[in-house]
Amino acid sequence: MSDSALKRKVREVLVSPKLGDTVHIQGWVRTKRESKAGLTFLEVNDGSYFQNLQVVVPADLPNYATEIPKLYPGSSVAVIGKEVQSQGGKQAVEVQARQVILIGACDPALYPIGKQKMSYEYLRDFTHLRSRTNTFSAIARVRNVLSMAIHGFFQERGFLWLHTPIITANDAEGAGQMFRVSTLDMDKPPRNEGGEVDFSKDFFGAGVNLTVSGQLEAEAYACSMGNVYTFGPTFRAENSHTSRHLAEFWMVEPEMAFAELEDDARLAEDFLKHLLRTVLEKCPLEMEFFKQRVEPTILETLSAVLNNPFKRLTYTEAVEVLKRSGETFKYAVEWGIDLQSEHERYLTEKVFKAPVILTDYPKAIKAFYMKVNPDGKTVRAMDVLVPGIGEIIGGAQREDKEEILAARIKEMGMQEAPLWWYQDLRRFGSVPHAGFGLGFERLVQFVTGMGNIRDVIPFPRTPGHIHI
RNA sequence: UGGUCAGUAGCUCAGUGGUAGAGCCCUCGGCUGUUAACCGAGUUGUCGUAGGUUCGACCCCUACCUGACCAGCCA
Repeated sequence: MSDSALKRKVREVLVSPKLGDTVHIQGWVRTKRESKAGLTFLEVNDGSYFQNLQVVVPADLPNYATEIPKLYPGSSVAVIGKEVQSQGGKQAVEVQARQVILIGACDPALYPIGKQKMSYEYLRDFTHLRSRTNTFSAIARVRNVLSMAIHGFFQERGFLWLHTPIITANDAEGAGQMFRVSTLDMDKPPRNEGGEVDFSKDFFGAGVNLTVSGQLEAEAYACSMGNVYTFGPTFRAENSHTSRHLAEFWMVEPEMAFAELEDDARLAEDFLKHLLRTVLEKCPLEMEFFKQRVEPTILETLSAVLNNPFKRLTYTEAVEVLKRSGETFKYAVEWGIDLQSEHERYLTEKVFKAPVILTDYPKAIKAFYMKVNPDGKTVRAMDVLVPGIGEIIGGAQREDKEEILAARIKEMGMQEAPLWWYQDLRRFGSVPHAGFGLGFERLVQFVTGMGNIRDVIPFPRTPGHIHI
């Protein structure tokens, strides 16, 4: 293309038009409307903006009869033309084409993505193409904005982004089944005298797995760097077939030194509100789309979280509220049970109609590392519950006393030896510290209203499914 | 891993124990400002797979495959 016209993105043309200027646009045809009496309209999208750019193609272009009819959805094009005020009502600006070049053709007989409605389920078979749709490109941009909002929130507050390992020898947390990482010959692995696979002969000289959480390592750095956070992939080999589980997902885990549960709860509330405020500000078109096409109440739900103080109460108080409610639950409420999603959602949606932070859970239903309260029965745990989804954040103040932690490890039937380094953190200059974990895809689900977690990560991994 | 539901045209879906349907897509015709374009015509089928019941099965039964949802586990 010999023309020296300024290359611009669709976003730039639509957001800051320069009427009268000649512009060079490159993108993909989303749809084409033609009047065979002599005018064709192209909707061109280049990924920079939710909206398409309307390109008006006049019939006097030399390739009007030969190439323009072949501009099927999915074709890539270059357009040179003038930015003008649109005569149509649906857009302020459009491009009056002087030259349209078909760069890459797209055969509609073979192309899986069409103008017609497609189910999410169908599109899951085309994860490499589904970002060409409105829904999936909107999700991709929201995901990006949320990622940067996460970094922005912590960086502004002086938190250090910590890269915790993907491959780990820890299986201490018991957060679920882990993926084994091994270079041993699976047909003939070395075996010890007992006939078991001998992982001391493996690559690392030990059995290792993909991480299920960076929390324990984050604690190590918090106990020197002050405040840190992780944001990276984690892995669970659970055979879960639900709309809320992935085998590979991203997790955010801040950890603060010299901090107690109250600091943790405040951080969680500020964090969630910052994320929602940012996405509502930076993705208004995408959010409007989710409201219209995905979840009609999404904006109200997010506003409710953004504009209400989070309600704090203890697990014990929550159990009392639930028992007094007179509501019949599928699972009866008794002190000591782990609250079901029906209970959590009842609290946040019906009782308080606001986000709820529950604290001080029975120690038997929580992890070994959570700080035991003076009552000896509960731990300094917190769950943040939001309307529409239930638990979105789980956190705790960590046990900082070596003897109590050792006792808890035994109590939970875990091995003490692999946690020697974790105990060092309590031996050498121990401090109160606290943190929480947020499943990033569940956050994206919450923000977009998307029902299935497989649709909010670009390339989902679930049991039996790994398309590309 | 258990329970429930589903599988019909390339896509989204109707459908009935007795000739296989619509809309979209695509093709052709019409229309000089469309925008979910519109109007008219046309092309498109192993009704998930394998058995069984029946004069006759897309429909009823059984098994299997695949998917979704719910529960458990969790984030």
